[in-house]
Amino acid sequence: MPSVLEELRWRGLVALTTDEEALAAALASGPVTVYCGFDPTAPSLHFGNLVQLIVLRWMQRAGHRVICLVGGSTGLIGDPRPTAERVLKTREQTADWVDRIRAQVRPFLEFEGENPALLVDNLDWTAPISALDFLRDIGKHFRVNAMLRKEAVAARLSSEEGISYTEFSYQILQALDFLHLYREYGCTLQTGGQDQWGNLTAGVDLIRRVEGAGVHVLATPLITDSAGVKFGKSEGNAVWLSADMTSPYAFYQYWINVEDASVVLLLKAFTERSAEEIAELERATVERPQARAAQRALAADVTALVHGRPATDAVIRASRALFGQDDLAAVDAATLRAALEETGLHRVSDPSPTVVALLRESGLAASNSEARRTVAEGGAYLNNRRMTDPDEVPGDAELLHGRYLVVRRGKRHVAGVEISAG
RNA sequence: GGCAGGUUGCCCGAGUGGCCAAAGGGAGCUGACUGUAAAUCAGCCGCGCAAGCUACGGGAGUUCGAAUCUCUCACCUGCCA
Repeated sequence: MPSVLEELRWRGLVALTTDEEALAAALASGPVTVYCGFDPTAPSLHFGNLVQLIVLRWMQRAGHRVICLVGGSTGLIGDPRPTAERVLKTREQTADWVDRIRAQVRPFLEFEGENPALLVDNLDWTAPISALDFLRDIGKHFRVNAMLRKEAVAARLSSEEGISYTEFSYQILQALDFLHLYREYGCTLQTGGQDQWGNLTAGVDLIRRVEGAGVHVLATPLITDSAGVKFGKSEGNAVWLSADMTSPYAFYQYWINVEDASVVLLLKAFTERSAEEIAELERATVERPQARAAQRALAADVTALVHGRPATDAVIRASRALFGQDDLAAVDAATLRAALEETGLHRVSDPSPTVVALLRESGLAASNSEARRTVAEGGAYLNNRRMTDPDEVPGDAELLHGRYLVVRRGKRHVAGVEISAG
């Protein structure tokens, strides 16, 4: 059986670590306590956080003790982005987001049983510290020169925008978390994204200084497509794990549409399929690319992980109905309705809407201008029929089962409209 | 507190009185090819059917006319105190 480190490595989830030999030895010699932090920068976790959750799953499965930290305090400060200063969130909003994220994390890890994961909030140990205590007891351990060398800080210092003292201090808070968890739970490993390397290692340095102990960091790589662009953006929006923010249908479609050149990489990182299965899917992609077997497997697995099996089955059925070869008129009413509800079913009370109105009402075009443009470009379809007149009104005979229309923009944007006269 | 520079469309960035709904690039959308892929090529890319309207950090002015000039407020950067 391969070690967790080997498992994570072949899956492409290890970018760099502190002293790899020592880390491998520690992981081999018995259960290690590992933590990863999630800051509440939004009401939901997103694609990037998924990578971290998956790493924690592998860790827990290998028998290690997992601590999932939600950043109630670090979220109030904000880690420095290389580009620009963050806008401070209110305490109320941050607290609300902390609650949501706590709930969201639960299905990914085992919180019961023999080796339960632990869920902690760094606000609990950070809030009671006074400014004077902070400066005297903690600040003394940090050298400004070292802090300035962190990549995120350096980038901001050399930018027009500069950096506030608030964000500059972020790394201290994160280091303090690691120290606290080390003392409280014997935590000796922190995981996180590679872009967090500076913040991750700040804790290693602090623990060495005050406790004289060597602890570890494992950073995951930034996952990018063949053009070097980060994954996790769809239509310019983030891919969220919350069903309210990215519907399970949209989530599934995101993975289905992944380029061939990246699908193997993603299967390794985001699914639990074996090397043999993935090799098989890779072969299938080369031999019968139009079948999209690898993308289907990827989309099904990841959607099931995030949204559960029933939601995934519904979404697969919907995709099959809408993108299948069958004549839409042949799809039975219940199936069609269910499919359209997945894509978003919009009620239209106007009994005779124009093509432009339908594109708008279905959310496929943001404005009338955009809708007209789409028609002019030849990208507007009603029930798979290309529409050429923006002002055309579909006749009653076109309504599927007397009331549904499948509106499509381009090859892959589909939405449903239900005409509810009266 | 003083002085200097900056704030342009989703992002970067040009534009210093009319020819500016604003160059160029990126992102994005659509078409062709194909496979709900990539690459390539082409078109599009504020709102409006249109007339026109709204927009270049906020506000007030000058002018026939302002993204461009003046005043003022806010924020950012740098230098000086």
